[in-house]
Amino acid sequence: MNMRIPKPTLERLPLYHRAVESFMAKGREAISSQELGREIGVDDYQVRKDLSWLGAGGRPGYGYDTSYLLARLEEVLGLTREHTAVVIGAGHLGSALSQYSGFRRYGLQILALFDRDVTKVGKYLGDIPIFDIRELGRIIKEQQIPLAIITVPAREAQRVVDLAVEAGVKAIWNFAPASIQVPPGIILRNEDLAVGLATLSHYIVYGQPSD
Amino acid sequence: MNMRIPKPTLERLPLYHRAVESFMAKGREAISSQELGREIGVDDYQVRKDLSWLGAGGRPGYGYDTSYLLARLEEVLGLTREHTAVVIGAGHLGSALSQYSGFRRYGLQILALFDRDVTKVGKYLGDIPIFDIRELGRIIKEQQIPLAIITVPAREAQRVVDLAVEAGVKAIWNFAPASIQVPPGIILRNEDLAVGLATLSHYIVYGQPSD
DNA sequence: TAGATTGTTAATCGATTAACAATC
DNA sequence: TAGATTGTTAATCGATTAACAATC
Repeated sequence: MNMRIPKPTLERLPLYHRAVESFMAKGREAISSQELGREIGVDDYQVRKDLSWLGAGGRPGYGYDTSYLLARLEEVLGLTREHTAVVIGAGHLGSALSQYSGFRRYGLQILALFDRDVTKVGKYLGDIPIFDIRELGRIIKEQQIPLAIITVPAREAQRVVDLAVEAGVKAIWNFAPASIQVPPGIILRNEDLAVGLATLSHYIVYGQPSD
Repeated sequence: MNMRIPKPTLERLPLYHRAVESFMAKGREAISSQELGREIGVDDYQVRKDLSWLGAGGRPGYGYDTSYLLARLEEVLGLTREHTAVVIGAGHLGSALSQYSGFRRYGLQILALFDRDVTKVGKYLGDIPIFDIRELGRIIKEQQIPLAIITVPAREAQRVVDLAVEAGVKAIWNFAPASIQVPPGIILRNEDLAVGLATLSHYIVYGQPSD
């Protein structure tokens, strides 16, 4: 229980979180591994194995207490804390992500957008101000922002990542279709639409594994 | 070489594809597993193992012929064919994805947007028409569209997925933060921002594996 | 209590890593 | 040829699946 949570498990935790939220909303006080598994599409032993990493406090013959389980999930996922972020690149995708209400629900606050297009600079998107990309370093440093979301074109991605890292962000969430390098210790997550599209395309053409 | 390509390998293929494209653009005729690996951040033996699934035609002492490798990657990824798709949900994210130029580069053509908001219906986003969600079944059937991209709110996701599946799509690319069920044989890929955000949040709070 | 369901241990599966003989 | 680099086999690692004793 005190070892590092395996990555595949960690990526399922948000799904459990959502499922538990919805069971709670229905007034359920307890939930079994089987029900939870059915909801997110994994087997019951997978659920128990995953939740055992959290010390989720399941009781034999009863299941998991929904409110305790939810609290554990939120703690482990870091959702009990507020995080701030900036979005670099105020194009279609950057704008859409900045407005995405789901982020607020997970405690993420987008403080600023950056773009190099001077016609955008100075404006607001909702209540998020758009700054010149040259202000990036200063603002990240001043506000000690830990996360930069990258939505610039591929050819500019590495450059703005370097600026963000240099200014002290801890993590990069990259939506640009580009392979990015970061120094050791910096967290990098690629959300690469090309990967999704290409794998779907492969399955559409050749059929999927279980066929 | 004739077995099913492992999923982790398949998800790296688009990255190889991009890297090979960029080496070709620089005029390189051959590329070694080591160079390719450095570019996308994996080891050389991983690259050779992955490419061995394709019959990539590497030559000892020389490397891989860039144009042949690119052709093999495009074939396996299904990028040599055009695919059509619809986007269901014309909100911020749906609009951004519809406009995303990267899709065209991968042979994906978005034929229509759907929304239930009648003030949007009948308008165009770029050259993509917005239809009433009630037209969904008819249009998917008539044009035999294989892919539906889901960008509606979570609570409506399952319903529109069911409509799309019923109309005959082969694959669902789900951007809604919801656990979706599809019948066997239908390809489902979840592009769940909550998963990305929650795992980043965990790493920001607790540090990442290699720390 | 009896039935239900957990947490954990063991077995299996599959991917990554390493090593090297084959060969351009 | 000699050096470089592949494809493949074997070893390792880690996650999933299965089974069950423990226990609420």
